[in-house]
Amino acid sequence: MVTEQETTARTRVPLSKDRVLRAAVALADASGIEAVTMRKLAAELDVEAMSLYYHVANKEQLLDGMVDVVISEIEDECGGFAVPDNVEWKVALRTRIMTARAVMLRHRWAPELLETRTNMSARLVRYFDTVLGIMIEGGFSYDLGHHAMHALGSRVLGFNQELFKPDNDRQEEESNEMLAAMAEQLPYIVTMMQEITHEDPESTLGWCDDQAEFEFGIDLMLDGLERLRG
Amino acid sequence: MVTEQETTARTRVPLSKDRVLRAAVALADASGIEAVTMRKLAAELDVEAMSLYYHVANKEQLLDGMVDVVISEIEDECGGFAVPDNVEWKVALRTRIMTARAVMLRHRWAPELLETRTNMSARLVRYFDTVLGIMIEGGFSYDLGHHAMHALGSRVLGFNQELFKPDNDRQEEESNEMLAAMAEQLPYIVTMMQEITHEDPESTLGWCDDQAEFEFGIDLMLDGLERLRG
DNA sequence: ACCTGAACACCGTTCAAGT
DNA sequence: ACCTGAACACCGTTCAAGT
Repeated sequence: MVTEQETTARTRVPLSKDRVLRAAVALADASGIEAVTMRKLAAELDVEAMSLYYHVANKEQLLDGMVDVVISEIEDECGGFAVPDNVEWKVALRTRIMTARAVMLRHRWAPELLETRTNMSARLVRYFDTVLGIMIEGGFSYDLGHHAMHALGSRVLGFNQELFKPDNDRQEEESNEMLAAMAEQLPYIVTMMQEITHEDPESTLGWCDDQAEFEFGIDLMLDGLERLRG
Repeated sequence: MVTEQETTARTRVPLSKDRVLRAAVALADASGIEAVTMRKLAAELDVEAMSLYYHVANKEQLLDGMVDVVISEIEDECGGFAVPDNVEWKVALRTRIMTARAVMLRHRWAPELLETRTNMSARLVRYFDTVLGIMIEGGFSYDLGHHAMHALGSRVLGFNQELFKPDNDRQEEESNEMLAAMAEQLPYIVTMMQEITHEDPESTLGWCDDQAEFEFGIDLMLDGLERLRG
C-alpha cells in the first residue's frame, strides 16, 4: 500500500503553471470555454480543485494565461515577432494575419476570450508592436498606423466580429422555413439568399469557416490603407 | 394587517415580461451585465427570484430579451426600419450606424452580449434587412451587398472590436511606466505614443468613447465599398 | 393566473491543515 | 514546497405548494 503510494507519487508529473494552462487550453478545445471550471480542470489533472490555486492566483489569471498560450502559438508559427525585411508591407501583414487566423481556428473559444479580457497580455502587446512595425517600415506615418490599428481591431488576430451565428442544431430546415415565412418582412435578405448560391452551405452563418468573407474584409481595409498611405 | 396587505397588493404593479426586461436593462446599465443575476434582478423588482420564471423561460431568454430591447431603441431612434428614399446610400447607412452607436453608448454591456448570443433576434434580422436594403437601393449587386454585410460585421451596430481595453483603475501612471520599461521590446508602439498627442487622453484605450477612430474605420470600409460598386 | 419556499447541483474562493 | 477537506457565499433551476 505504501509502495503503491510511492509509485503513483513518482509516476505523476508534478503540477506547474505551464501544465495547468496547457490542460485548460486542451479542455476548452475539447469541450468549450464554459467547461473550463476550476473543478473540472482539476479533475482533468487528477488533482483537487484547490491545488490549482497554488499555481494560479485565481480564475482571471487562468484565463489570461490561456490567452497567452494562444498568442505564443501565433509567435511560434510566425517564427518569432520580428518585422520582416524585404517583404512588401501588405504581403507581410496579410500573411501574419492569416497565420493568426489559423491558430484561432484551432481554438474557437479564443476570440471571445480575447475580446472580454481586461488585462493586457505583454505578449499580445508585442504582437501588436510588430503589426504596427510592418506598417511603419512599409511607409506609414505613425498617425496613419495608429488609425489603422484601431480600424483593423481584432481583425489583426485573424477573426471577424460576425453577428450571424451558427445556430447550431437546426441548420437549413428551420432557418429557411423561417425566412420564407418572413419574406415580406425581409425582402432584401430573402432575395439575397435566393440569388447567392453558396458553394459551402454552412459557411454563410458560421463566423470562422468563412475564409473568403474574412479575406474580402481584410483586403477591403488593406487596400483602403494603401490608398491613404499614398 | 389584512388591509395593509391589500394596499400593497393594489399598489404594486404586476410583473410582466416587459417589466422584467426593462428592469434587467436598467440593472445592467447601472451595475454591469455581471450584476444581472436572477436573484438580484428579482430583488430589484421586489419579488422572489423564482417569480421571474413565470415571465421568462430561463436566463438565456432573459438575455435575448435584453438584446431585443436595445434593438428596439435603435428602431425607435431611426423612426422605424424603412429604407429611406432620396438619400444617398452612404449617407443613409452612415447615419443609421451612428444612431445605433449612440444607443450602444448608453448600454455598454450590449456589444459583448450581442456577440455572444447564439439565438438570432427577429428584430435584429429586420435591422440587417434595412442595412442591406440601403445598399441594394444604392446600386449594390446582391453579391457585393452580401460581402459588405460580412465585412462590416458588428460595425453596422455602431461598435468596433477593439483589443486595447480601458485598464480601468491605473490609467496613465502604470501604463506609461510599463511602456517605458519595455521601450526596446516595443519600439514602434512607444514611438507612436510619443509622436501622437491625444487630444482626449482617455480615448486611446477605451473602445467606445473614441468616436474619431470609429468613424475612420467606418469611412475606410464605406469608401472601399463605393469603389467596388463602381 | 401569478407568486413563493425549500431544495439541488453547480460555481469560485478562503482558510486551516496535512505531507 | 506542494496538495487537500471542509466550509462559505454565491449561482441557475426544479418542483410542489401556496393565494
